[in-house]
Amino acid sequence: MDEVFKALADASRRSLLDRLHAKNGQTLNELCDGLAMTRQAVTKHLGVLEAANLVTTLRHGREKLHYLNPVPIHQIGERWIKKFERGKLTALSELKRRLEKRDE
Amino acid sequence: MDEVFKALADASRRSLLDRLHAKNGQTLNELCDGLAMTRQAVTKHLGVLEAANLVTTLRHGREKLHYLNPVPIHQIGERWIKKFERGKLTALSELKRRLEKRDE
DNA sequence: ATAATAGGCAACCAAATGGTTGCATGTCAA
DNA sequence: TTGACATGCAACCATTTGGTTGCCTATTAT
Repeated sequence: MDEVFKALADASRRSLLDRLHAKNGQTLNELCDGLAMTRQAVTKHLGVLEAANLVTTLRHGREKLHYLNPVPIHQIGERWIKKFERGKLTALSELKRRLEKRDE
Repeated sequence: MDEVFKALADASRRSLLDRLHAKNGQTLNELCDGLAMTRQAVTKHLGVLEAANLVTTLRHGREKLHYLNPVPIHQIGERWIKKFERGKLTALSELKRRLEKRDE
């Protein structure tokens, strides 16, 4: 799970995921299009995403097609985010109570 | 939102959030307890978490109490994770279709 | 008053990160 | 078969990151 969090930490990589979300199965060059980065930089980012299992690839001749794998993101939501969502309101109200208590 | 993702990218910081989740309102020294890090390193991590608005602090005399703020995490779930969860099954089945198509 | 406690600040360091350029390889089309 | 195209690989570079040590300040307790 650490790899997934680290992969998501970079804005360029998140935007690559966004692009794949909009259109799945793009080639490397397709994904480079319009980005202010060299192809090699994009390759590295896709490598990180692949290592985190957020992207799966499929060779088709000389092309490499990239597919979004949303499962790890889903798992982060399930295993991690939900845990912190639970306390959302209680934590804030507790803080509010303490802040008010300060003036006693 | 970028700051939140980056803050969550580090395992030590996530574990600090876990600790605050377990017991809210801890002091710096309390949070250092049992960690293989100097107090100053923990201070830095807490600084990153504070900058990302994931932790709110409250001075109480010479102590600094740290409170978890789950709102940014909730927002990531709402604004980002849910978007990718939607395509979870369809994306995989599409990939499966393509993989099978390969052998035609 | 003074010692102990809680935390803040700054300089420094090694390693990781995000990017580059240059060149090599594999595949398709004319 | 040969040139163009899609990608891979490696060396290199600057900046960021995660950590350290050393010292300073503020508050509390004796």
